[in-house]
Amino acid sequence: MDQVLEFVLAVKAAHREINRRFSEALKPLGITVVQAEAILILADDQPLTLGELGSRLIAETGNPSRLADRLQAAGLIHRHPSPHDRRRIELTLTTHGREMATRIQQARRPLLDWGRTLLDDSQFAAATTALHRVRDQS
Amino acid sequence: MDQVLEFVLAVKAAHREINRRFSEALKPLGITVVQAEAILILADDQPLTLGELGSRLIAETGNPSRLADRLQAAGLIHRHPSPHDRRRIELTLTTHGREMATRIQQARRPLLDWGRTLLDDSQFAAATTALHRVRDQS
DNA sequence: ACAATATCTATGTCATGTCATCGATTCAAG
DNA sequence: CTTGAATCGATGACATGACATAGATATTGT
Repeated sequence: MDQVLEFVLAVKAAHREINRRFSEALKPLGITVVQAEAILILADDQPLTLGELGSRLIAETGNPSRLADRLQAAGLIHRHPSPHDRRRIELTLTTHGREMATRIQQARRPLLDWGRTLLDDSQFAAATTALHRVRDQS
Repeated sequence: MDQVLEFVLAVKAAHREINRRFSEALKPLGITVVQAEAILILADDQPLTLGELGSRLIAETGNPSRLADRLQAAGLIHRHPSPHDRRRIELTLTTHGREMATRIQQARRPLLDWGRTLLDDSQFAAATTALHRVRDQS
């Protein structure tokens, strides 16, 4: 088969498998993969507006307004209008959200350890570089 | 950052970029990336039941019943109950569907050529192998 | 200051992707 | 042959992912 096509299908298959594993690991926490990503991003850099969070999340072309709805409904984040620009909504983690960030990191640690057994350093570096090449030639 | 995590994010980003490009190339045909995949799979192997099509598509854990709904509504496939097992539904391409398969291959050719400029053979081979490693260690 | 433009969030629509379940049909144990 | 288990497709529910657009608010040009 065409080499490029094979690569494309491999990317898709790997993405699916990764999501499946992370989703399974997060199931006890009652959150999705994307929700976990958002929590960790906020844990690292607070506050963020919806637009800023959207650009840090890999996906999401528009703004993650509905994602924020669910995080707020789950009591994980606060939403405040920015005092300087009332168009913006600033997101911060609640106490529950900060605890969740810790639990997420614990839940995903076994997965990262598992990943480390799959490839050695140079293989990871080569694959990551190749994947970035696809992303950057936009 | 953690090497595994970086790889995971790179897979996600590459997948998104690939989908974006293919989706754009297919827009003139009025179909989605997944629909195009299904058409090409059927063009290569007909007839297929819903379950068989689902297992050939990378994603889709259940059966692609709703995907088939849309392909049928677009006049691209036929749905026939199997004469030997009336639980099964056999899918075949319509004339329109076969024409669409040709147009899909034409539309994606420039993308595959573009892909070939990104990496050389050994880089593709290494990256694809690494990605398969993730998929297969299920 | 005013008007045109740009930015930001919210929301509607559509198509997956995943999980669960239902009904119909087939298969298998006895 | 009959009953229970397994298989298959359809469908409901929920959360993205992508695109479009509306409303509110800021910014810019004059």
